[in-house]
Amino acid sequence: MKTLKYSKATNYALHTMLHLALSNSTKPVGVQILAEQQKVSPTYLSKILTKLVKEGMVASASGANGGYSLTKGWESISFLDIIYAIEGKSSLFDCDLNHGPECLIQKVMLTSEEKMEEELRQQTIAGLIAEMTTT
Amino acid sequence: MKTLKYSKATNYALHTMLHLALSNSTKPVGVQILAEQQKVSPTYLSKILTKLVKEGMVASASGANGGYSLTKGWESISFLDIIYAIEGKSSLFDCDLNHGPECLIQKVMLTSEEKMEEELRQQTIAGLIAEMTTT
DNA sequence: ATATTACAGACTCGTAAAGTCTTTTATTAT
DNA sequence: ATAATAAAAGACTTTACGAGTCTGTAATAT
Repeated sequence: MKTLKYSKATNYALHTMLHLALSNSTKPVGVQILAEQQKVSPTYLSKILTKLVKEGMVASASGANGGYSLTKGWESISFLDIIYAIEGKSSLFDCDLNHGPECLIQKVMLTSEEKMEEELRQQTIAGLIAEMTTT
Repeated sequence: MKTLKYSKATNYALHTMLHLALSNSTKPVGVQILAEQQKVSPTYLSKILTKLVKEGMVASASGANGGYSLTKGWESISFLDIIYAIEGKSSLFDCDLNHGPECLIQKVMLTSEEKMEEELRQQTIAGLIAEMTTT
């Protein structure tokens, strides 16, 4: 089963965000460094990073001494934000069979999904770092 | 994005279980009837049903007047049980990059997933029917 | 014996993730 | 200016798996 699984890209994105947050972002970090840590090709990772840039949570700088850095307000970026940026915002479950106006099964599936999202909305990269440093 | 989505099979399974529960199961229901309702081929649906049989939540009877019916104790079958039967029990997220013994990202993802499962464990087909009849 | 119905397995098809390669664009250093 | 650096864009390949078909076999009632 490959469905009902986060893509690898999401994993890369989460780790990249954590890495950027940890490297106290006075200077941007090049994709080579980020890619090396996660053992993934720079070109592939750059495509993922571009998505994060377009969502406004990462800033990019071309040219020498360029690279990626977190944008202002990054402390409030949640896991859900990052996941949405990569996986999209669509629901895990759609009842295609259209039988009646409201499918009760759909409804149950949706509320369960919202429980997970609620948790992911509360978890932030910043919170993760706080947890790392206090222990 | 096709990942991070329930398979269609899960949708079929859930609706089939509901249908079986509604047809007060004195006699088993043939796969043709079940398939017709959901506009899916009988042969394909039978493969899904076989999985449910193997998990012990559905009984099957070959031959004339055969078909499928719910097993005893079906009232306690949860959404999660059905989902597990089709999608498998593996986690939505695995941090493949092995950096240190415990990945904090993995931990967050897992607990969020458990929130969803907790809800799906409480929701039953029987509960759904109760909701339908009381309104 | 025959009709009916579930089970099993091999098979096709389409699509999307995962990743590569090449080119272009933007920025800095010299 | 120009060369070097680094991100962005896009076409392309590969691979895997969901989704579904087809064929045949096993079991059971009439």
